[in-house]
Amino acid sequence: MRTKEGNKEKDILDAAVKVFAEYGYHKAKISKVAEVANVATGSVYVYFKNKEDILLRIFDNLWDQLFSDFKNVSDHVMMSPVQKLDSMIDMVFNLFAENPSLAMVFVNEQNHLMQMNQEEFTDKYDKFLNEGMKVVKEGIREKVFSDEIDIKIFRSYIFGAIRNLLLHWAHDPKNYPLNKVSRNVKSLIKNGIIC
Amino acid sequence: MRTKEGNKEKDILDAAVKVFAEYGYHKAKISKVAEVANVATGSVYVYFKNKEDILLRIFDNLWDQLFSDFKNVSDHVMMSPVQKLDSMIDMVFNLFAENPSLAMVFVNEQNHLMQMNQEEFTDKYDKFLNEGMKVVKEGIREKVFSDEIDIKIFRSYIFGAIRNLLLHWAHDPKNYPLNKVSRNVKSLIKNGIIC
DNA sequence: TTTATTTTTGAACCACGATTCAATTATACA
DNA sequence: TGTATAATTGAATCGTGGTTCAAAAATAAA
Repeated sequence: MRTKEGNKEKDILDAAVKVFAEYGYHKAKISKVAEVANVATGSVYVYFKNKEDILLRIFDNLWDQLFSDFKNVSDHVMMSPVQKLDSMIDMVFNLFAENPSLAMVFVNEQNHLMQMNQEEFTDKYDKFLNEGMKVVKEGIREKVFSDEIDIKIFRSYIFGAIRNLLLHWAHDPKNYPLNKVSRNVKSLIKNGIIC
Repeated sequence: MRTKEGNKEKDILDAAVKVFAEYGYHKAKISKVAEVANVATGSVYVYFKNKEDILLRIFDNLWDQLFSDFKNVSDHVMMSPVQKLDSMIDMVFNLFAENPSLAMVFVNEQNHLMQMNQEEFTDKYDKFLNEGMKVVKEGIREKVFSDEIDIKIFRSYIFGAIRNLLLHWAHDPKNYPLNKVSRNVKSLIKNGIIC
């Protein structure tokens, strides 16, 4: 017998985030991921079906993380919908603030993933999104949020806005400091640009 | 001697938009683009340096188009900043409404293009964005738009929001009818979600 | 016609890197 | 210590598709 040394699966996943962030998914080489993870090229294929599977797992973990973060907020009975919305936006920015490489992969590779992998992918993703939308529905029910806005459209609107801001922050943190970005986003979401 | 028959450059560009939209840039084959354009594979390399150059030209044309559309609006002296902003949003949606394939390419491939091609790319792109931002600055000067919002952040916010909505519309036009999307976006941009 | 010049062609080339797998190494247990 | 089993290795394989280029075709001028 022989037992596994350390946690190679996690090592590879972490390495892949770094390498995908630096080179972009398509230009990233498996051999480079293996090198950064300190394993042999072949080991990658022991833990993952193929290159795409690695990307899939990265995103799965991301949605799981965000879902549980969101769940903690949406279940809170003492918070108003407005407070919950603000809190969720903070959570997203905080998550990526701690891991700029993950932000880079998220903003750059999500579309390609959705193109390739419709079925499996949407499962955890939808779960996460729905948890966010629960708060919006609650706000509409309590008449603090406008019922003129379609929920799906709002979801796509806010998601796209935040993702693009994370992209710019990841490329140029100086011009897009996250605390300022986060403050502006919360203001725009709630009250718009007209004063 | 021999003269060129028709406009192969345009044929190839139009074909590339279709093929890139259907398969995604990376999985799209030059041979397929040539087939759709009714030219030989080799002809593509007479008119374009390489695959990336085709993508570049598609986006260049797009920014040129949007820039001139925006310029018509921003120069108008009889329109308020709010009217101008609404009008520009309409223009973007109208442009893509007529060409769903172009929308698909725009939303899916812009990031990759920016990763690869920093210098040349940003030129026409910046010109287009700045034309839009002129209106925002005007609004702030006239105290109809909040001066708490950073212009660069607002630019990235609105750009990302609209792009993501175009993505969903392109994939699923029934659930995201453009006129409704456009109405909601204008409302959210101006007044936010709180009623 | 014939010739010169330019456009068009598409099969072949070739670089690249994801994936495979036979050999090697490490550990558990008898 | 020896053996069985599982983990790890990394060089070789192999498919892919972007790119090239010598040949063919089309047109203008002579």
